[in-house]
Order: sequence, then structure tokens, then C-alpha cells
Amino acid sequence: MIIVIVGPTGIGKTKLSVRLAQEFNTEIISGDSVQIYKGLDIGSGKVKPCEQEGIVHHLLDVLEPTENYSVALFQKTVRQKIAELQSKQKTPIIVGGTGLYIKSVLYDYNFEDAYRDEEYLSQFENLSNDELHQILQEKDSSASITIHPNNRKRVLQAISRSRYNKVSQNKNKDIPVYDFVLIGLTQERSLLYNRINKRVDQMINEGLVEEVKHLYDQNIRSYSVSAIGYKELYQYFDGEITLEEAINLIKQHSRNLAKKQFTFFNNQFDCHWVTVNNEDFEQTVQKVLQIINQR
RNA sequence: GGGCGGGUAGCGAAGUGGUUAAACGCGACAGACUGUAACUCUGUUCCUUAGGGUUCGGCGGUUCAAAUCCGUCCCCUCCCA
Repeated sequence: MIIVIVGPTGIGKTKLSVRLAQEFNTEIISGDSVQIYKGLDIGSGKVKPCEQEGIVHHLLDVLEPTENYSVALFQKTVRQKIAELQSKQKTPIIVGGTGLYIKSVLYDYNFEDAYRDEEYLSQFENLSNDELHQILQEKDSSASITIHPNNRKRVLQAISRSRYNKVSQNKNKDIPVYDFVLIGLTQERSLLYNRINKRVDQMINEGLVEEVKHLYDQNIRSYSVSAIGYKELYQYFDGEITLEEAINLIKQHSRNLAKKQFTFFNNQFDCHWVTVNNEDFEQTVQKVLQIINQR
């Protein structure tokens, strides 16, 4: 069995996962697309060494900020980690907020044959969104239904994919490939938003500005630093906005992210939702343990 | 006290007599989701018992018709005293 913890940013996934890992004497696999990067610590909400309680954490700090990451890579490495842990008779705990990444591990997503072929796609450069969508409809009608014509990036991606897969892969997205318990942490929206705002202030106090300055000074302009907490401070260092504006934007973008995460987990997963009790976190832990032990 | 500019939906901001609750942006809410997913994209957003009803600082007026014209009062920015 695999234990999976999902939920919006700032809800307490990290804290819960460490407690569970202690309880089950196991290790944690991060399901986060930003914490994978070295040097993006405070802003990504990465577990601090002092919070780890000696628990082994996988998939943190494995990429340089200049490297690219992808769902396919995530799926591959996490599936390897799962196999490793299971061969040691350990229950893998996957924790994170990147919905698609986690879903691609647990369900039958196949990335093997399909990748974005820029050279092939270059021939479509001058076509309009609607023309592109028309092409997709011919190549993969089921994909064309879920992708809006204006979503050019995904339309192109799907066209590229259809080159290698005659039949759309979308139909496999709800076929599980593991035995897992899926716990979703939740909380009243206004409470969570409050927590998020405070957490951002805390990040600033812990030295987020310095952390980002360090990346900025190395002239890192890769995709990694377009993450929330980084892109806003880059704007500040570029002199486009004030520090105060940057902080407010980080808060707002974090709230927007939490909202989007709720949407994904609510509609793409069938979670056991657990409402987090901030005053008595142990109560939350017990609720989660109860759900896991019912399996 | 005098002069200028201005007060438009949660906020910002178009509109300056007549296809219209009022462009657009932001925010908020809801949603889609197989390769940058902390991405990309979509819908709704005055009230409504869905028949309608009330809006563009307040009040009054002109007009068949006003956010748009006139009068008056209130508030704000800037300038002169």
C-alpha cells in the first residue's frame, strides 16, 4: 500500500507526513514540482532539516535551478522509489501539492512514446488557434474535447502526442496502478488564506529575500525561479515593483494556487478529506491514522 | 475664499443624449487538465421569486429618451490666495 497526502499550499502536509513516517517507520517521497530544486528552500516551503526528525525525504534538492523538470521524469523516478521502498517492506508516503504529478504516478498515465516534438510542431506556427484545434480534432478527437481551442500550448502538445499514439491516452487517467490511500487536507477557505498570508510574512522573516537575491545574483533566469515567491522578488530586484508590492503579490499568488489545488484535488481525485485542526494537530493525525488503518 | 480637474459595479478604468447594466483590466467564485502543472486555458461576477427590479456622488430640472445636457448641494486632487 501507498499513503498519499495532498492538499493546498500551507495547510500542513509536511507536518503530517513527518508524523506518519514516524508512525509507520518509513520514508517520504516529495510530490512537489518546486521543492525538487536546490536553493529554492524557504519560498517553496521545503521541510527544514530541524523539522525532518531524521526521516528520509526523497526528491528534494535533486535538480539545479537551471535544470528542467517534467511530469514524465517525476513519474519515472517516483515509481522507482516506490519499488525500492516496497522491496524493503516499507510503506511509501507521497506528499505534495502538484496534482498532475502525483496523479500520473498513481494512475495509468503513459508518457513513453509521446513527447513534444518542436521540429514537427514548427510547421503549425502560423496557424490560428481554431485551425490548430481543427487539426487536433482530426488526429485525436477525444483530446480535442477537453482542450479548449484557445489553449494553444496544450493543443500543440496533444497534436505532437497524437503522432506517436494513434489512440488517445486520456482514457487511462482514471485507472489506478497502485493500491493507495489518498488523504486530502482541507480547511475553511478564509482560515487557510489567513494562514497563507502569515506564512508568507514568516518566509520573509526567515530570509526569503536573501534566498532569492542569491539566485538573482547568479543570474539564474530559468523556469524554476518563475515559481511563486521567486518571480515576484525578481520583479522587485529588477526595480519593477516595491518590496511591499512583491510581498502582497506572493500572498495573492499563493492564495490563487491554493484555490487551484483545491479544484484539482476535488475534481481529479477521490480523496478522503480531513479538516485540519490547527489548535490540536494531533487530533488531525489521529483522524488520518484512522482512515489509513481502515484499509 | 477663488480657479482647475474629478466623483461610474468589490477595486482600477472606458463611456460624454438613444442597438446594451454599462467596454476593458484586476480581484473573487466556479471549472478543464497526459510532458514548463506554482503551467496553460475556460465560464460567471448589480439584485432577482428569472416576469422583472434598481444603478453611474446627492437632490431637482430639460428631453419622447440622460452615466452623458442644465441648476444646486456634498466630497476629493492640484493651483492661487
